[in-house]
Amino acid sequence: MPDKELQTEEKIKLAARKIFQEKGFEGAKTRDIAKEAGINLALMNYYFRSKKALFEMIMMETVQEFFQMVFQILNKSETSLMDKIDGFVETYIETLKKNPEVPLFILSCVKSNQVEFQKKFSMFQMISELHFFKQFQELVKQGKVKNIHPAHFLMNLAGMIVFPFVASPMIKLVTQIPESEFDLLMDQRKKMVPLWLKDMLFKTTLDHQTNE
Amino acid sequence: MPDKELQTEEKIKLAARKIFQEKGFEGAKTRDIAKEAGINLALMNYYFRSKKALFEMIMMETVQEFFQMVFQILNKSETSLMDKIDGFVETYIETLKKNPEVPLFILSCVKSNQVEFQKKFSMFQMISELHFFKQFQELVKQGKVKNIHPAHFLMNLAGMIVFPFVASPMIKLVTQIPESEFDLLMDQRKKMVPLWLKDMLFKTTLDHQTNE
DNA sequence: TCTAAATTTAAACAATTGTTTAAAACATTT
DNA sequence: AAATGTTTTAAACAATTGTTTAAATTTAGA
Repeated sequence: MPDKELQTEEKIKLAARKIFQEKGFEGAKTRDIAKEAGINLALMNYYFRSKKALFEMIMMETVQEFFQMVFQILNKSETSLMDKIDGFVETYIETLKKNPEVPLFILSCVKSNQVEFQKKFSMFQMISELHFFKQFQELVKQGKVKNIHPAHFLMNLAGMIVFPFVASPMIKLVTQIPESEFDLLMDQRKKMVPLWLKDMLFKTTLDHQTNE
Repeated sequence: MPDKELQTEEKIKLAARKIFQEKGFEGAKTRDIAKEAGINLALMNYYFRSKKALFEMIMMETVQEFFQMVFQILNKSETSLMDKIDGFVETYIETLKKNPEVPLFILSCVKSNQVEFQKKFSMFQMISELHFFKQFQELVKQGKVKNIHPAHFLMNLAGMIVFPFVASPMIKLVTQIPESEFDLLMDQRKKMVPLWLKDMLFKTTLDHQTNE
């Protein structure tokens, strides 16, 4: 077993990850992956049996890595709920800046493989066990936080962070914002999103009037 | 020119729309579309020249319809900014409830066809011309509204509405919310999202402290 | 009704694509 | 160095897929 084995195997995975994320399962051709990896076409099957098997490995790894990061922050027992929100938004946005194509890839995967995910990821059922979630419910019980379905908070949290990246091509088109400025806006959001989220939890919201 | 012409042409477009939205361009096979439409395989090429041409027609129509709806509301000169927000959220969510697959389809399309869209849609450059946008800027000028980049507001607006639909398979997986309850949550958001958005515009946001 | 045009069909074509094969190149062990 | 196992390669295979063809069917107009 020479040292090269791990090298080529890793080269293929890296290339596959890139091509799959870029073009999806059907759009990615085995020859594209081989070319990107700089290897012979047959090596893909030699190391990973089939395109499908390779894809499923990449898919599961990507999803797992992603949720591991998410869950790690939300499950710390030392930090307050507010600190969790701050930390979550900060690291989440920073991660997405480095991997802006990952969320759309994951969302497409989950959509196209719902049944597979339902079977494999009992992991997901833990969400109500997260420390974050318990802190949230405790504050609701104490009446300190507005009594809304936690899913709403989750959707707003994820939506305000993820959506700009998922929709970035559209946003850049519509607003005429160039790539460079876009990242700056994302940096601004690291501070702003937590503030908005906390407002949702605490402020008693009434209708606003404005005479224009 | 018999009456059937429009019928079959329409049958193909309807089927293509469904299959393309479900599986994307590469994932959708011409034979799938023909089967779904209940027509002979060759008719697709007879009416639409090629798979690519058919896809581009569907893609452009979908995007155009979508933005037409959006722009119509945001460009009304009679309604106040607040009413625009209310109306926008309401009709947007109601539309997405009926076509939950459209946003992910559009986002994928724009991502994969950035150059095409840049050329074809000078339409998009109008966004700063929308009545909504002028009202927004006027309130900022008057100091009635916080001075943030309008893109932030746009991202939050779109994110809080669209993201739950784009991510619905993931959300259902993670939160264990069934289909029926999901639509109920979306109905709740018709009232809540506007309130949250207005808070973002008006409330002076400070840090929140909570002793846990 | 007869003719010409338009539409539909079954079959075939040609290119692409995932996969396999069998030999070659390389590394490791004895 | 010979033998053995591992990795890489070029070529071919078989299935799929977008597209075309040419004949059959239907429709519309004179």
